[in-house]
Amino acid sequence: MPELPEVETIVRGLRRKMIGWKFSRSEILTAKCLRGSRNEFCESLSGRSVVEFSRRGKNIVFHLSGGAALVVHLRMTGQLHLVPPRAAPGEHTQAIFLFAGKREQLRFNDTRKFGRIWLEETGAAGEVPSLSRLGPEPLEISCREFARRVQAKRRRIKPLLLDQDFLAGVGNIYADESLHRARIHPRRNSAELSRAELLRLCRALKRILKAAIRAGGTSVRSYVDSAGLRGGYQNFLRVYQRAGEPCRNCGGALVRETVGGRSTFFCPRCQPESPKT
DNA sequence: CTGCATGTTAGGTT
DNA sequence: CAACCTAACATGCA
Repeated sequence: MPELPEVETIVRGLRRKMIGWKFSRSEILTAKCLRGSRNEFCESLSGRSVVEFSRRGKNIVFHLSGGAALVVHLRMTGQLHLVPPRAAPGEHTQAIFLFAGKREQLRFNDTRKFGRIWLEETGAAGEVPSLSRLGPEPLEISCREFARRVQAKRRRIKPLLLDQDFLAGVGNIYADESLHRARIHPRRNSAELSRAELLRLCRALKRILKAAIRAGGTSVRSYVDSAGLRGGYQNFLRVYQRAGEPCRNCGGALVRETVGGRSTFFCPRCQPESPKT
């Protein structure tokens, strides 16, 4: 659900409105959405201002005054919404944040309650310690470095792309879409991909992520941005959730199989398991 | 009713 | 150790 492009869209929406806002009171309706104690969290957050926003993988980072960061991971169904003061409280609202001198509230909604929010001290350059194990950002890494990293592993390529410690921000949708555009079977061994295939994959990934950001993300189920708007990239998907439908490249039937425990959509003709060399 | 879906982690096996 | 698998989490939906 929220993967890199969706999280980036949310971060941009928050950044446009909330720089300089000072946290006042917070209402934590579901304690389990927090890492750490509710009191400690609320006390430490109150009085801090938002200095800037960033995104790291699928994590939303509010950089705060006093060398701290508020980090939000939406997992599958989490949403951050900026709402007018009297908006009806949603059934799935887990936390409400109020700001000094502002009428709008920030709400964290999450039907499945897997999303997490936490506060931590940042390093001298604003680094967030708990996010240090994440792999590189796909839009920042060079294709040369990407290829080197992929070839250094001996894993099936799709689960490798989903591994956040290997590469940060790619989820099920964009992994499938990228592999299809690069014409690579999701079970291919990463160490056995050719230079040409690695280059195709890297370029496909970057191109698709950028296009999805431009479209405001993909809304297949519940995703909406901080203003409650749906994305548009679902209209450009070529394989995700299209099992049985014709491949837009070759006309053959797309299939769904499980790879690394995740449903995976691909074209058996365009993405052969054993490509001719 | 049954089973599936998503992201991540924990724990166990090969 | 690397790679891989499964269960767990909570809920809605087909």
